[in-house]
Amino acid sequence: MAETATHIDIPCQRCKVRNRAICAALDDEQIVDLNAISEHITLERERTVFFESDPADYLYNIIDGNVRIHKSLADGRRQITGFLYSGDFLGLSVAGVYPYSAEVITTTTMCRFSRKGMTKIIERYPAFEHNLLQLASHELAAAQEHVLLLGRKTAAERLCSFILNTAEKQIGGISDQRAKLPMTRQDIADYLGLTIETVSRTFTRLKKTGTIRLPEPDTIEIANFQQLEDLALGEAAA
Amino acid sequence: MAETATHIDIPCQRCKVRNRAICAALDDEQIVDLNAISEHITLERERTVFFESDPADYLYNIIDGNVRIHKSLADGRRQITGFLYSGDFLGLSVAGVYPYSAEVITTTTMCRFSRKGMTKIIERYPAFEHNLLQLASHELAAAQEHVLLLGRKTAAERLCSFILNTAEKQIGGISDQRAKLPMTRQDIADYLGLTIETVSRTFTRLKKTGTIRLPEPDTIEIANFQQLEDLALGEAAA
DNA sequence: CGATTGCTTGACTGGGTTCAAGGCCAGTGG
DNA sequence: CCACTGGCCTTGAACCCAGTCAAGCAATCG
Repeated sequence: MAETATHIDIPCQRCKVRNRAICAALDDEQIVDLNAISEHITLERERTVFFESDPADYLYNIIDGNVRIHKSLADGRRQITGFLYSGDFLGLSVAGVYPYSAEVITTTTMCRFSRKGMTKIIERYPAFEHNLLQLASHELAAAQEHVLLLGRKTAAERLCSFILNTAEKQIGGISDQRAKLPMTRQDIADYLGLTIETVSRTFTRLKKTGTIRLPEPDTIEIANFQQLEDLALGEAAA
Repeated sequence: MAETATHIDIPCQRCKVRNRAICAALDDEQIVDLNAISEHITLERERTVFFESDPADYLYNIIDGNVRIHKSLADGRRQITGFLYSGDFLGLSVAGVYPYSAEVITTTTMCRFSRKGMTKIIERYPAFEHNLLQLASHELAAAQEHVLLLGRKTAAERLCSFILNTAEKQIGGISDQRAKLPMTRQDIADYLGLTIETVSRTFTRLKKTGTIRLPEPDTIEIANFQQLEDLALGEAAA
């Protein structure tokens, strides 16, 4: 077999998130170019990927692990705007800087692209930018859903929405009625605009009403999917 | 003078938002193509532009007027996710449908492009998609700022942030220390995740502390910019 | 095995909501 | 010209959901 470019070992081609990440926009030949500007990095738990208002020199794809992104007020109040899982993309910027901080929750391996290199890739393969737009639109819709949650849902509705979203994002989807919570109660509280105590109490109430089970603090089992969904959508019987 | 394409009357070329809207991505020659797929529409106050989950057949640019976008829960609770002003863009979709509803607040004239036509423009001028991505990133950052506001700010901080943002978006910017409020108190409440009564009471309190003036219910004057900004950023003296 | 960290639970508080009037103003019609 | 109406905003009083303050518990770690 001739030793053409596509037969040389290209790490990207056997990447475990190859088909779920933005790289899916490129075929095996095109991805050689992407491979050339990418590198893997691994960060330990609680390490910062970047800070809000840092120059946005890199884009990231999460290969394995979990990342949280947040914004803060001067006095320390924190609002987590998202939790990212393997396959997720990170690093959209505005005016050349990141609009939020990012930290890894568990030890996380990411694929990192330089923005400069990315610009060249985009010039060559417009499909890549098209994918980025799709992705940004999707994130925008998710952020607006988050706005609805924070602006108009009760504590129980917020937590149920969170459980559903988290389960959907896990490998295997929502089908196995089970979700791991890689983040702490404080993280959940800061995502849902609540306090740690309210999160804990609401978990307890959902257990008592038979909506969920919590075999361990970081493992949720959905006991009554219909009830959970009705609550999440604000359609529970008054 | 020869009658080349650029000298024929192209409405887009004399559009008042020509340089502030996404059309700015195209030069005078390229915009001829955009002109071919665009049309103006005018809607009276309180009319719906589109509903959440409608097929996203059109993209819009606001020429003159004001639009609000929102999401709702089954029982009628409403969360406004944004107010749009002239020059603003509207219509990013996910999976072919709009992720929110849009209504005009005041009589509004918009420029409308068909999505199909847009796809062709993008193929010809990749700069257009690049601009859409910039725009989506910008909206995403704004949505995350909104998430911070709803999740972690007090009523007074929310209202101050809103006043600042609104003033900045008005023609002339924040410099004249004055802003028109085209929306009702109910709209403001549904944007800030509060009730109409809390909005009203908070306006009164801000008046009493000399932060703002309200010569008319729909006209705000910034009396103490520093105080307003400190409050908006959550940096006010405890 | 004490110390630390993370989670839960209880008692009390308070900011914002709910419920209820009342005021203001533009539009309408007698 | 003024009474009436309805929409919108403001104000007051009572209430309640989530926050605050304070223990206590369970698992992990040095």
